[in-house]
Amino acid sequence: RSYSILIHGLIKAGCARETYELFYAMKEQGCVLDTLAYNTVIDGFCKSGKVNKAYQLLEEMKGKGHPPTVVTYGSVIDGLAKIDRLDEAYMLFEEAKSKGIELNVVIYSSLIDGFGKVGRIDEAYLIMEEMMQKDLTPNVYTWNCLLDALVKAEEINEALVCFQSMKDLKCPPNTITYSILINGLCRARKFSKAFVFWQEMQKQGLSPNVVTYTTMISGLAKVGNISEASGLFERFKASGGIPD
RNA sequence: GCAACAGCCGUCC
Repeated sequence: RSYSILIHGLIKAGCARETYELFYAMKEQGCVLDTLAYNTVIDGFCKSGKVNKAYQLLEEMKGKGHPPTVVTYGSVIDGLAKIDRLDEAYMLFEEAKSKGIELNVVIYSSLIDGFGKVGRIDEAYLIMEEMMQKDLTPNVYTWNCLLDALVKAEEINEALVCFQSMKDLKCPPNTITYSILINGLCRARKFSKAFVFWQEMQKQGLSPNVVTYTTMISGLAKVGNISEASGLFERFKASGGIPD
């Protein structure tokens, strides 16, 4: 247990190399590694591009009296999805389902994000439908993933329809939601509509952050609207922002 | 206790 805490601490401190060394050293000495230790190392592997190693550890857990949990599956599914290995991510998702693991909104959101980012919008929608059929409520992360997928596919109108659904289903948008939509509107050159959302978010009590500003500023600058872009930039600095 | 979301820039090709 205290080893798990140490492993967790090392990863958080950014000492990935040391963490794995400790992890393997402990294994060799016959230490019993608990689920948290496995999950921490597996997530570390996923985030450092070593998804195959992560997958190997997930397999190892099955034989060690610490079966992979929903978090273990979540890390590896997300790791695979982030490097576009969606079919494998989906297979793991099916495997977890077949083992009776209660899949949650995090797993569904990861998959929606992954399929969406590679333009497999139909599949992203199907996963969204499946989760709702299972009475899981999409949260703001889930909706943001779907909206971003539509924006990247240049389907801003569809994104706006989903934005309405999200509000109808009582999921409050956040600053990230608005940043995604503003990005989509800028990509579609609908700047005046982007400004409408810019205002709307503030009416909802949400402040644009550095990403929201950058989205709007670079959107304007890309089409040569330098004066509006620099005006916003000045406003950003005046509001106490630190530019990236 | 551990897993999921947005912009620009940089590195590589």
